Amino acid sequence: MARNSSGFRREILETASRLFAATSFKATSLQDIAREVGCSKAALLYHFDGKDAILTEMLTPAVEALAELDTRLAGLAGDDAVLPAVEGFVDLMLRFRSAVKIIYDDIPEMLRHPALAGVPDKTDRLIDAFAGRSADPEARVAALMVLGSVPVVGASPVPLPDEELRAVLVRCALRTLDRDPTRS
Amino acid sequence: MARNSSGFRREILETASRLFAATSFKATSLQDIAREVGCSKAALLYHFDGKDAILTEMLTPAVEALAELDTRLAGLAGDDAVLPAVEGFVDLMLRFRSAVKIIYDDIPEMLRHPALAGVPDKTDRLIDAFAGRSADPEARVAALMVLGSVPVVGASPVPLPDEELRAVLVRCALRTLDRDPTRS
DNA sequence: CACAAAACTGTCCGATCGGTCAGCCCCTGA
DNA sequence: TCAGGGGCTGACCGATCGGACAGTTTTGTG
Repeated sequence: MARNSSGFRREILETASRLFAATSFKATSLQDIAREVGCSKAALLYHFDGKDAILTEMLTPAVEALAELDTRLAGLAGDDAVLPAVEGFVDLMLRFRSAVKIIYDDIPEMLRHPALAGVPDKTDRLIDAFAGRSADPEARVAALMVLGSVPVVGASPVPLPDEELRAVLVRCALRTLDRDPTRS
Repeated sequence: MARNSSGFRREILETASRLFAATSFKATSLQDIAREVGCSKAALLYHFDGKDAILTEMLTPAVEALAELDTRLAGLAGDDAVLPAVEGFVDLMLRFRSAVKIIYDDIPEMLRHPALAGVPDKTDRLIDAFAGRSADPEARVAALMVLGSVPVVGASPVPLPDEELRAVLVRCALRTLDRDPTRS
Protein backbone atom coordinates (compact mmCIF):
# COMPACT_ATOMS: atom_id res chain seq x y z
CA MET A 1 0.00 0.00 0.00
CA ALA A 2 1.80 3.03 1.35
CA ARG A 3 -0.36 5.64 -0.31
CA ASN A 4 0.29 9.32 -0.57
CA SER A 5 0.41 10.44 3.02
CA SER A 6 -1.49 13.71 2.96
CA GLY A 7 -4.09 12.24 0.61
CA PHE A 8 -4.51 9.32 2.94
CA ARG A 9 -4.96 11.66 5.86
CA ARG A 10 -7.67 13.50 3.98
CA GLU A 11 -9.35 10.22 3.10
CA ILE A 12 -9.34 9.22 6.75
CA LEU A 13 -10.81 12.56 7.76
CA GLU A 14 -13.58 12.37 5.18
CA THR A 15 -14.52 8.82 6.06
CA ALA A 16 -14.41 9.52 9.77
CA SER A 17 -16.50 12.64 9.27
CA ARG A 18 -19.10 10.63 7.39
CA LEU A 19 -19.23 7.94 10.07
CA PHE A 20 -19.30 10.42 12.94
CA ALA A 21 -22.18 12.25 11.31
CA ALA A 22 -24.04 9.05 10.44
CA THR A 23 -23.81 7.54 13.90
CA SER A 24 -21.98 9.65 16.44
CA PHE A 25 -18.47 10.31 17.61
CA LYS A 26 -18.63 8.07 20.63
CA ALA A 27 -20.49 5.27 18.90
CA THR A 28 -17.98 5.14 16.06
CA SER A 29 -14.92 3.07 16.91
CA LEU A 30 -11.50 3.25 15.33
CA GLN A 31 -12.22 -0.22 13.98
CA ASP A 32 -15.26 1.11 12.15
CA ILE A 33 -13.21 3.84 10.52
CA ALA A 34 -10.37 1.49 9.65
CA ARG A 35 -12.75 -1.01 8.08
CA GLU A 36 -14.40 1.69 5.98
CA VAL A 37 -11.09 3.21 4.90
CA GLY A 38 -9.60 -0.20 4.23
CA CYS A 39 -6.61 -0.12 6.52
CA SER A 40 -5.68 -1.29 9.98
CA LYS A 41 -6.61 0.49 13.17
CA ALA A 42 -2.90 0.96 13.84
CA ALA A 43 -2.55 2.85 10.57
CA LEU A 44 -5.05 5.43 11.79
CA LEU A 45 -3.04 5.88 14.95
CA TYR A 46 0.08 6.28 12.89
CA HIS A 47 -1.36 9.29 11.08
CA PHE A 48 -3.26 10.75 14.03
CA ASP A 49 -2.37 11.02 17.68
CA GLY A 50 -5.62 9.37 18.68
CA LYS A 51 -9.33 9.32 18.13
CA ASP A 52 -9.71 12.74 19.73
CA ALA A 53 -7.09 14.17 17.39
CA ILE A 54 -9.15 13.08 14.40
CA LEU A 55 -12.18 14.88 15.76
CA THR A 56 -10.15 17.94 16.65
CA GLU A 57 -8.67 18.26 13.19
CA MET A 58 -12.13 17.82 11.71
CA LEU A 59 -13.80 20.52 13.79
CA THR A 60 -10.99 23.06 13.92
CA PRO A 61 -12.03 25.02 10.79
CA ALA A 62 -15.56 25.41 12.10
CA VAL A 63 -14.37 26.47 15.53
CA GLU A 64 -12.03 29.01 14.00
CA ALA A 65 -14.81 30.40 11.82
CA LEU A 66 -16.99 30.74 14.91
CA ALA A 67 -14.23 32.63 16.68
CA GLU A 68 -13.95 34.92 13.68
CA LEU A 69 -17.68 35.62 13.77
CA ASP A 70 -17.37 36.28 17.48
CA THR A 71 -14.75 38.97 17.06
CA ARG A 72 -16.62 40.50 14.13
CA LEU A 73 -19.75 40.87 16.26
CA ALA A 74 -17.88 42.18 19.28
CA GLY A 75 -17.71 45.68 17.80
CA LEU A 76 -21.43 45.93 17.11
CA ALA A 77 -23.76 47.34 19.72
CA GLY A 78 -27.44 46.74 20.37
CA ASP A 79 -29.73 46.30 17.42
CA ASP A 80 -26.89 46.61 14.92
CA ALA A 81 -25.63 43.20 15.99
CA VAL A 82 -28.81 41.24 15.36
CA LEU A 83 -28.85 40.87 11.59
CA PRO A 84 -25.11 40.25 11.18
CA ALA A 85 -25.27 37.71 13.99
CA VAL A 86 -28.16 35.84 12.43
CA GLU A 87 -26.72 35.89 8.93
CA GLY A 88 -23.27 35.00 10.17
CA PHE A 89 -24.56 32.13 12.24
CA VAL A 90 -26.69 30.74 9.43
CA ASP A 91 -23.80 30.98 6.99
CA LEU A 92 -21.53 29.28 9.47
CA MET A 93 -23.95 26.45 9.95
CA LEU A 94 -24.44 25.92 6.25
CA ARG A 95 -20.73 26.05 5.54
CA PHE A 96 -19.83 23.52 8.23
CA ARG A 97 -22.89 21.38 8.01
CA SER A 98 -21.04 18.12 8.50
CA ALA A 99 -19.41 19.44 11.65
CA VAL A 100 -22.81 20.52 12.93
CA LYS A 101 -24.16 17.08 12.24
CA ILE A 102 -21.41 15.51 14.28
CA ILE A 103 -22.34 17.59 17.30
CA TYR A 104 -26.10 17.20 16.92
CA ASP A 105 -26.46 13.65 15.70
CA ASP A 106 -26.26 12.25 19.18
CA ILE A 107 -29.93 13.05 19.38
CA PRO A 108 -31.10 10.88 16.48
CA GLU A 109 -28.91 8.15 17.91
CA MET A 110 -30.68 8.53 21.22
CA LEU A 111 -34.05 8.45 19.45
CA ARG A 112 -33.07 5.05 18.08
CA HIS A 113 -33.33 3.67 21.60
CA PRO A 114 -36.13 1.13 22.01
CA ALA A 115 -37.63 3.21 24.80
CA LEU A 116 -38.29 5.96 22.27
CA ALA A 117 -39.69 3.79 19.50
CA GLY A 118 -42.35 5.60 17.54
CA VAL A 119 -41.26 9.03 18.71
CA PRO A 120 -39.77 10.07 15.35
CA ASP A 121 -43.07 9.28 13.63
CA LYS A 122 -44.93 11.46 16.07
CA THR A 123 -42.49 14.33 15.77
CA ASP A 124 -42.93 14.12 12.00
CA ARG A 125 -46.66 14.55 12.42
CA LEU A 126 -45.98 17.34 14.90
CA ILE A 127 -44.00 19.15 12.22
CA ASP A 128 -46.95 18.69 9.91
CA ALA A 129 -49.24 20.29 12.47
CA PHE A 130 -46.79 23.15 13.12
CA ALA A 131 -46.73 23.86 9.40
CA GLY A 132 -50.54 23.96 9.28
CA ARG A 133 -50.51 20.85 7.05
CA SER A 134 -48.82 22.96 4.41
CA ALA A 135 -46.18 21.63 2.03
CA ASP A 136 -44.57 25.02 1.61
CA PRO A 137 -40.83 24.59 2.22
CA GLU A 138 -40.60 27.72 4.34
CA ALA A 139 -43.41 26.51 6.56
CA ARG A 140 -41.72 23.11 6.91
CA VAL A 141 -38.39 24.66 7.82
CA ALA A 142 -40.04 26.95 10.35
CA ALA A 143 -41.83 23.95 11.83
CA LEU A 144 -38.55 22.07 12.09
CA MET A 145 -37.03 25.07 13.85
CA VAL A 146 -39.81 25.08 16.41
CA LEU A 147 -39.43 21.37 17.00
CA GLY A 148 -35.77 21.91 17.70
CA SER A 149 -35.82 25.16 19.56
CA VAL A 150 -38.44 24.40 22.21
CA PRO A 151 -36.59 21.42 23.74
CA VAL A 152 -33.29 23.29 23.57
CA VAL A 153 -34.78 25.96 25.78
CA GLY A 154 -36.17 23.28 28.06
CA ALA A 155 -32.77 21.66 28.43
CA SER A 156 -31.17 25.00 29.29
CA PRO A 157 -31.43 26.77 32.62
CA VAL A 158 -33.78 29.72 32.09
CA PRO A 159 -34.39 32.22 34.90
CA LEU A 160 -38.13 32.35 34.35
CA PRO A 161 -41.04 30.68 36.13
CA ASP A 162 -42.71 27.96 34.09
CA GLU A 163 -45.88 29.93 33.42
CA GLU A 164 -44.07 32.90 31.97
CA LEU A 165 -41.68 30.65 30.09
CA ARG A 166 -44.64 28.84 28.58
CA ALA A 167 -46.17 32.08 27.35
CA VAL A 168 -42.89 33.31 25.93
CA LEU A 169 -42.19 30.04 24.17
CA VAL A 170 -45.64 29.88 22.61
CA ARG A 171 -45.34 33.47 21.44
CA CYS A 172 -41.87 33.03 19.95
CA ALA A 173 -42.81 29.74 18.32
CA LEU A 174 -45.87 31.28 16.69
CA ARG A 175 -43.76 34.13 15.39
CA THR A 176 -41.29 31.61 13.96
CA LEU A 177 -44.20 29.95 12.18
CA ASP A 178 -45.30 33.35 10.88
CA ARG A 179 -48.49 33.22 12.91
CA ASP A 180 -49.27 36.48 14.59
CA PRO A 181 -49.43 35.76 18.32
CA THR A 182 -51.20 39.08 18.99
CA ARG A 183 -54.79 37.97 19.02
CA SER A 184 -57.33 36.59 21.46
CA MET B 1 -30.10 -2.81 54.45
CA ALA B 2 -33.18 -4.20 52.79
CA ARG B 3 -35.04 -0.97 52.31
CA ASN B 4 -38.59 -0.52 51.21
CA SER B 5 -38.62 -1.97 47.74
CA SER B 6 -40.82 0.46 45.84
CA GLY B 7 -39.21 3.41 47.59
CA PHE B 8 -35.84 2.08 46.63
CA ARG B 9 -36.92 1.77 43.02
CA ARG B 10 -38.08 5.37 43.03
CA GLU B 11 -34.80 6.47 44.57
CA ILE B 12 -32.88 4.66 41.85
CA LEU B 13 -35.00 6.27 39.15
CA GLU B 14 -34.55 9.75 40.56
CA THR B 15 -30.81 9.40 40.96
CA ALA B 16 -30.40 7.85 37.52
CA SER B 17 -32.52 10.59 36.01
CA ARG B 18 -30.32 13.22 37.62
CA LEU B 19 -27.13 11.57 36.39
CA PHE B 20 -28.46 10.93 32.89
CA ALA B 21 -29.47 14.58 32.62
CA ALA B 22 -26.21 15.85 34.08
CA THR B 23 -23.95 13.81 31.84
CA SER B 24 -25.77 11.59 29.37
CA PHE B 25 -27.32 8.17 29.20
CA LYS B 26 -24.40 6.48 27.50
CA ALA B 27 -21.75 8.22 29.55
CA THR B 28 -23.39 7.24 32.82
CA SER B 29 -22.48 3.72 33.92
CA LEU B 30 -24.37 1.48 36.28
CA GLN B 31 -21.42 1.89 38.63
CA ASP B 32 -21.98 5.64 38.68
CA ILE B 33 -25.63 5.19 39.60
CA ALA B 34 -24.85 2.56 42.21
CA ARG B 35 -22.19 4.73 43.82
CA GLU B 36 -24.57 7.69 43.99
CA VAL B 37 -27.45 5.64 45.35
CA GLY B 38 -25.17 3.86 47.79
CA CYS B 39 -25.71 0.27 46.74
CA SER B 40 -24.06 -2.31 44.55
CA LYS B 41 -24.39 -2.49 40.81
CA ALA B 42 -26.00 -5.89 41.21
CA ALA B 43 -28.72 -4.34 43.37
CA LEU B 44 -29.74 -2.09 40.48
CA LEU B 45 -29.97 -5.11 38.21
CA TYR B 46 -32.05 -6.88 40.82
CA HIS B 47 -34.70 -4.16 40.66
CA PHE B 48 -34.44 -3.45 36.93
CA ASP B 49 -33.97 -5.76 33.99
CA GLY B 50 -31.02 -3.74 32.78
CA LYS B 51 -29.72 -0.28 32.08
CA ASP B 52 -32.13 0.13 29.18
CA ALA B 53 -35.05 -0.81 31.40
CA ILE B 54 -34.18 2.07 33.75
CA LEU B 55 -34.22 4.51 30.87
CA THR B 56 -37.43 3.05 29.48
CA GLU B 57 -39.27 3.35 32.77
CA MET B 58 -38.02 6.91 33.10
CA LEU B 59 -39.13 8.04 29.65
CA THR B 60 -42.38 6.11 29.34
CA PRO B 61 -44.65 8.81 30.81
CA ALA B 62 -43.25 11.41 28.42
CA VAL B 63 -43.57 9.11 25.43
CA GLU B 64 -47.15 8.30 26.34
CA ALA B 65 -47.98 11.98 26.72
CA LEU B 66 -46.51 12.61 23.30
CA ALA B 67 -48.66 9.85 21.83
CA GLU B 68 -51.67 11.43 23.46
CA LEU B 69 -50.87 14.80 21.93
CA ASP B 70 -50.41 13.07 18.60
CA THR B 71 -53.89 11.56 18.58
CA ARG B 72 -55.41 14.80 19.82
CA LEU B 73 -53.91 16.69 16.89
CA ALA B 74 -54.81 14.04 14.34
CA GLY B 75 -58.38 15.31 14.12
CA LEU B 76 -57.43 18.90 13.46
CA ALA B 77 -56.96 20.12 9.90
CA GLY B 78 -54.84 22.92 8.50
CA ASP B 79 -54.51 26.10 10.47
CA ASP B 80 -56.62 24.77 13.32
CA ALA B 81 -53.79 22.46 14.29
CA VAL B 82 -51.08 25.07 14.70
CA LEU B 83 -51.91 26.68 18.03
CA PRO B 84 -52.90 23.43 19.79
CA ALA B 85 -49.75 21.80 18.48
CA VAL B 86 -47.51 24.58 19.72
CA GLU B 87 -49.18 24.86 23.10
CA GLY B 88 -49.31 21.10 23.51
CA PHE B 89 -45.68 20.70 22.61
CA VAL B 90 -44.55 23.47 24.93
CA ASP B 91 -46.60 22.04 27.77
CA LEU B 92 -45.19 18.61 27.13
CA MET B 93 -41.68 19.89 27.18
CA LEU B 94 -42.15 21.81 30.41
CA ARG B 95 -43.88 18.90 32.09
CA PHE B 96 -41.18 16.38 31.20
CA ARG B 97 -38.24 18.67 31.36
CA SER B 98 -35.93 16.12 32.91
CA ALA B 99 -36.74 13.63 30.16
CA VAL B 100 -36.01 16.28 27.56
CA LYS B 101 -32.71 16.98 29.21
CA ILE B 102 -31.74 13.35 28.99
CA ILE B 103 -32.29 13.33 25.26
CA TYR B 104 -30.68 16.69 24.58
CA ASP B 105 -27.83 16.77 27.02
CA ASP B 106 -25.64 14.74 24.74
CA ILE B 107 -24.85 18.03 23.07
CA PRO B 108 -23.37 19.77 26.11
CA GLU B 109 -21.39 16.61 26.72
CA MET B 110 -20.02 16.85 23.21
CA LEU B 111 -19.22 20.53 23.76
CA ARG B 112 -17.08 19.48 26.68
CA HIS B 113 -14.69 17.89 24.22
CA PRO B 114 -11.27 19.60 24.14
CA ALA B 115 -11.66 20.21 20.41
CA LEU B 116 -14.58 22.50 21.18
CA ALA B 117 -13.05 24.41 24.05
CA GLY B 118 -14.20 28.00 24.09
CA VAL B 119 -17.25 27.32 21.97
CA PRO B 120 -19.76 27.72 24.82
CA ASP B 121 -18.36 31.15 25.58
CA LYS B 122 -18.80 32.22 22.00
CA THR B 123 -22.32 30.88 21.77
CA ASP B 124 -23.14 32.85 24.91
CA ARG B 125 -21.97 36.02 23.21
CA LEU B 126 -23.90 34.97 20.12
CA ILE B 127 -27.06 34.80 22.22
CA ASP B 128 -26.26 38.27 23.46
CA ALA B 129 -26.01 39.53 19.88
CA PHE B 130 -29.22 37.75 18.85
CA ALA B 131 -31.01 39.46 21.69
CA GLY B 132 -29.70 42.86 20.57
CA ARG B 133 -27.69 43.11 23.83
CA SER B 134 -30.99 43.25 25.66
CA ALA B 135 -31.56 41.69 29.08
CA ASP B 136 -35.27 41.22 28.46
CA PRO B 137 -36.10 37.59 29.30
CA GLU B 138 -38.27 37.17 26.22
CA ALA B 139 -35.46 38.38 23.98
CA ARG B 140 -33.02 36.00 25.69
CA VAL B 141 -35.34 33.04 25.29
CA ALA B 142 -35.94 33.89 21.64
CA ALA B 143 -32.19 34.14 21.13
CA LEU B 144 -31.70 30.75 22.76
CA MET B 145 -34.34 29.33 20.45
CA VAL B 146 -32.52 30.66 17.41
CA LEU B 147 -29.24 29.26 18.63
CA GLY B 148 -30.86 25.86 18.94
CA SER B 149 -33.11 25.84 15.93
CA VAL B 150 -30.65 26.79 13.21
CA PRO B 151 -28.26 23.87 13.78
CA VAL B 152 -31.17 21.46 14.14
CA VAL B 153 -32.27 22.40 10.64
CA GLY B 154 -28.71 22.02 9.45
CA ALA B 155 -28.45 18.55 10.89
CA SER B 156 -31.69 17.50 9.19
CA PRO B 157 -32.12 16.70 5.53
CA VAL B 158 -33.96 19.64 3.97
CA PRO B 159 -35.06 19.51 0.33
CA LEU B 160 -33.92 23.03 -0.42
CA PRO B 161 -30.82 24.44 -2.11
CA ASP B 162 -28.45 26.18 0.28
CA GLU B 163 -29.18 29.67 -0.98
CA GLU B 164 -32.91 29.36 -0.49
CA LEU B 165 -32.44 27.60 2.83
CA ARG B 166 -30.21 30.43 3.95
CA ALA B 167 -32.85 33.03 3.11
CA VAL B 168 -35.59 31.03 4.81
CA LEU B 169 -33.53 30.46 7.93
CA VAL B 170 -32.60 34.11 8.26
CA ARG B 171 -36.21 35.16 7.80
CA CYS B 172 -37.58 32.67 10.31
CA ALA B 173 -34.86 33.47 12.83
CA LEU B 174 -35.57 37.20 12.59
CA ARG B 175 -39.27 36.53 13.12
CA THR B 176 -38.43 34.45 16.18
CA LEU B 177 -36.44 37.39 17.50
CA ASP B 178 -39.41 39.68 16.77
CA ARG B 179 -37.47 41.57 14.13
CA ASP B 180 -39.49 42.24 11.04
CA PRO B 181 -37.65 40.59 8.15
CA THR B 182 -39.67 42.57 5.59
CA ARG B 183 -37.36 45.45 4.85
CA SER B 184 -34.45 46.25 2.56
C1' DC C 1 22.07 -1.85 -5.21
C1' DA C 2 22.17 -0.58 -0.33
C1' DC C 3 20.27 1.46 3.34
C1' DA C 4 17.57 4.57 6.17
C1' DA C 5 13.23 6.58 6.80
C1' DA C 6 8.39 6.24 6.24
C1' DA C 7 4.26 3.52 6.14
C1' DC C 8 1.92 -0.02 7.85
C1' DT C 9 0.48 -4.53 10.23
C1' DG C 10 -0.76 -8.09 13.80
C1' DT C 11 -0.85 -8.65 18.36
C1' DC C 12 -1.28 -7.60 22.79
C1' DC C 13 -2.71 -4.65 26.83
C1' DG C 14 -5.37 -2.38 30.56
C1' DA C 15 -9.66 -0.27 31.40
C1' DT C 16 -14.46 -0.23 31.37
C1' DC C 17 -18.74 -1.62 30.11
C1' DG C 18 -23.41 -4.28 30.97
C1' DG C 19 -24.71 -8.32 32.84
C1' DT C 20 -24.66 -13.13 35.43
C1' DC C 21 -24.44 -16.02 39.39
C1' DA C 22 -23.78 -18.51 43.72
C1' DG C 23 -24.39 -17.52 48.05
C1' DC C 24 -25.27 -14.64 52.40
C1' DC C 25 -28.29 -11.84 55.48
C1' DC C 26 -32.47 -11.07 57.64
C1' DC C 27 -37.33 -10.71 58.17
C1' DT C 28 -41.63 -13.36 58.32
C1' DG C 29 -44.95 -16.71 59.36
C1' DA C 30 -46.20 -21.43 60.35
C1' DT D 1 -37.64 -22.41 66.26
C1' DC D 2 -36.66 -22.89 61.77
C1' DA D 3 -37.69 -23.17 56.79
C1' DG D 4 -38.07 -20.05 53.05
C1' DG D 5 -37.99 -16.31 50.21
C1' DG D 6 -37.03 -11.46 49.08
C1' DG D 7 -33.19 -8.31 49.09
C1' DC D 8 -28.66 -7.79 48.29
C1' DT D 9 -23.47 -8.59 47.71
C1' DG D 10 -18.77 -9.61 45.76
C1' DA D 11 -16.65 -11.96 42.37
C1' DC D 12 -16.55 -12.94 37.90
C1' DC D 13 -17.53 -13.04 32.68
C1' DG D 14 -17.28 -11.85 27.73
C1' DA D 15 -17.24 -8.02 24.75
C1' DT D 16 -15.41 -3.84 23.27
C1' DC D 17 -12.96 0.13 23.55
C1' DG D 18 -8.60 3.25 22.65
C1' DG D 19 -4.08 2.70 22.46
C1' DA D 20 1.03 0.77 22.60
C1' DC D 21 4.60 -1.67 20.41
C1' DA D 22 7.82 -4.64 17.95
C1' DG D 23 8.49 -6.04 13.72
C1' DT D 24 7.79 -6.08 8.56
C1' DT D 25 7.09 -4.11 4.05
C1' DT D 26 7.44 -0.20 0.97
C1' DT D 27 9.47 3.96 -0.65
C1' DG D 28 12.82 7.41 -1.61
C1' DT D 29 17.67 8.55 -2.17
C1' DG D 30 22.73 8.48 -2.67
